[in-house]
Amino acid sequence: MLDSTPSLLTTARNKLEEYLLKKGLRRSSERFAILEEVYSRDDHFDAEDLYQAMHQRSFAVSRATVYNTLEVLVDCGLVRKNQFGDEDNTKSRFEKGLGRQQHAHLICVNCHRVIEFCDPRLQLIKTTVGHTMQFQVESHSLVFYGECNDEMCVARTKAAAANANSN
Amino acid sequence: MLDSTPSLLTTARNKLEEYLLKKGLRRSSERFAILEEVYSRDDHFDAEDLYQAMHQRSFAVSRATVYNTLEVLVDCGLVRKNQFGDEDNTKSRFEKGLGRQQHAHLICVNCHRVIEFCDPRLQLIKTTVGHTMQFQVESHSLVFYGECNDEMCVARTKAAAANANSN
DNA sequence: ATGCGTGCAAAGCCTTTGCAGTCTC
DNA sequence: GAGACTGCAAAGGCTTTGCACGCAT
Repeated sequence: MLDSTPSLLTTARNKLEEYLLKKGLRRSSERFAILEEVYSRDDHFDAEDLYQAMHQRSFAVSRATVYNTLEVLVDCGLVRKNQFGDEDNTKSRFEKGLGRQQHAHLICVNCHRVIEFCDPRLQLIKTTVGHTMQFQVESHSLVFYGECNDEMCVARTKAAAANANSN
Repeated sequence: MLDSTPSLLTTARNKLEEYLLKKGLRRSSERFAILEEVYSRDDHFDAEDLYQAMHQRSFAVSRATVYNTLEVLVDCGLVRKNQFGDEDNTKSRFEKGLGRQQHAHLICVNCHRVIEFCDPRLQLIKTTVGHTMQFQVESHSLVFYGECNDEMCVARTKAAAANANSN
């Protein structure tokens, strides 16, 4: 692949630079290092995951900085913040915000696997509702909870159910 | 109105009774009192709201009992638990689960107002996705975030924005 | 040089848990 | 009477905050 198309990370870095400049915020090395880590991942990670990853990457930052930077990145659209109410009430999970179309999530209530999907009808609903309710819709969060068909997950769940029945 | 149609509360009480019996749980007065409070409200309340309301109702229960009972009520479908990721990460908000069709929420990012709406297309998406992804979808959570058009909210937001610009 | 950003640890908030006493079954 | 449920307070997990130091501007 030629370099004529800038990588996602490069685009993100430029966008962050622009945002910091516009807001009069400082371009600290921590902010760019964290951005890099975020854009090297393809999963839905929480703040602690990111904190640990930065330490393994031998760019140790404090948790405070992780939280602070994530807020900046969310604010400029480079990171998306999700509140999945499945396993853990309190924990937020993040994902990169560039280079992916709007999507929704499917979460297995047993193994907590997260699957992404897109459906154009969601956009239609958004438009209709905004219009009907006189509401400026800016973003959405659609999550379906259910049971996935992964072999190991199903097996484990069946075993657990059998256990529960014996009570 | 005649009593031939049992009230929502009565229906809920019966359902709870049935559930407790089936599960071999005890029919404590706290559980029924909390159910009554829940079904007297039409809003999206959190655990603390409920705790306070019970004390004003002079049926004082502990927070532990509030949380315990809410879990029971969620489990038997008499209460719905929402994780709105707007104002506060950690707080769950609850609403009664009977006598209302499946719906989604619209949340104002400024005043945190919660509006409910229904759209049949959501059901279609659910069906399609479940089929495509081989996933047994059990429940959903759809939230749109945006700005509502309430007069006071708009005024307050404009004032806040003006303040921010002067920085 | 100014003062924002970072790191550390402590505090905060919502929620869960442990233990003793109480009430349902 | 047995043990599940409640109340209280303490602990727990994630996140935010206060303060001192360091770095970008």
